[in-house]
Amino acid sequence: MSRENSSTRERILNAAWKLLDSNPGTAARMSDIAKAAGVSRQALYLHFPNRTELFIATTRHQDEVFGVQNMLSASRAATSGEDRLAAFVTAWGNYIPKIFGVAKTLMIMSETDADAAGAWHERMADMREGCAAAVAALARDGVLIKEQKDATDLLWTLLSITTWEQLTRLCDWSQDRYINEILRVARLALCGRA
Amino acid sequence: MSRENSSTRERILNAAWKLLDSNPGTAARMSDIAKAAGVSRQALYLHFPNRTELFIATTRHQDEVFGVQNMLSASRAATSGEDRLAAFVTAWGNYIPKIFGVAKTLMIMSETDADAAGAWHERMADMREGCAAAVAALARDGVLIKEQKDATDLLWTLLSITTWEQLTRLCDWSQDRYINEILRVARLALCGRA
DNA sequence: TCCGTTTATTGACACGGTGTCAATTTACAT
DNA sequence: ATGTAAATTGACACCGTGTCAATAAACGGA
Repeated sequence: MSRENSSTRERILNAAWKLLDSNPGTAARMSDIAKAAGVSRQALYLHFPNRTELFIATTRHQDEVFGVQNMLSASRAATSGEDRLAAFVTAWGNYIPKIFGVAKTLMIMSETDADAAGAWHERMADMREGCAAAVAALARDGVLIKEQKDATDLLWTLLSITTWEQLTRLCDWSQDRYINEILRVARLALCGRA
Repeated sequence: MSRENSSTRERILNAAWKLLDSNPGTAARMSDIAKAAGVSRQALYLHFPNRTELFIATTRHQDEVFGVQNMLSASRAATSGEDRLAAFVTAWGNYIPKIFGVAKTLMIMSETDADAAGAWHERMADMREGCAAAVAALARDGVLIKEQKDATDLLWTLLSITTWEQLTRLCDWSQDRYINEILRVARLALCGRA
């Protein structure tokens, strides 16, 4: 983790971010990113060992810029289980569109690239923690009607990035409708009532 | 199932099928498929214009072998809306594992390949028809608590291949648990009751 | 049986994209 | 002004797709 204040590195990360965002899934070529960053293709290899690591670094960069930690702590503040569920669904659901382009790229690459898979699964595991915490809070309140493991699996799947993509991109749901509906279904599935 | 006198074309399709099944998403190389089919790499291009079309042909081949039509007609036979929903979820849910390897490959390719995208979206649109029909049947019975469009979107998403993958592959759900749980959530989400 | 046609093989090649390398130039700190 | 780090340039190896031409094998019909 180099602490160098190289602006080139950031320009590369921002260029990659922009390109992946504008064309999710279709991994940009190194030469495209270089051009967008106003830098030579070889300069990319001065800062990142390979394309995969560049994209992984881009997601980390996003997390820093957006401050995922703050986002998570917000949902931790909720007292009741139901509030916590709502806070988590809202926070994560609204985070997805911000990271979608890069995340989807990583997701697709993770099918063929072990390093990408590692980074992607780590990210998904982190998100699962949030699901598990919300589920545990519901259980503490005595409103959970499923085993915690199953409930977590379900919530985790409901909140997956591809679910978000399907509903908002393919079905044209607004972000608000997505959040409300996922929350409604989650409450029904986990607590048996809305 | 396989005729020993199978034509070269079919041997290629079966080789592709097998390879994509054993390694979903990681699109096999043309040379791998050729080797598996016991044929030269160039022979593939005698039967299919390119890799994408070979994979598309492989999904069509699967649909023929499995007889998707029969599967769909089974759920059409149900009288009540709730029965129809159950029949459709069961039929499609049990079809997914049969086609998963090839389907996922096509899904991933469709991010970067327009032809693959066309075939994939067509397939998903077909499946959506089944969802829409089940939803319409529920509406006729007066048990649907959502707009038909929204209900269809939701059911379609619940039944997506990636949802199946997440629950059965990443969460280790059995096929039975998957079917039961998706059906339970679908009933809750669409009818408000299990 | 021979012949013509279709089908398959062989080996070569162009192309695009990643990753590596060496030589060189630019920028900058003191 | 000079030494070092950062960036550029141009070349190259490698891999996988798709194309091509020449050749070989399979097969059906008179």
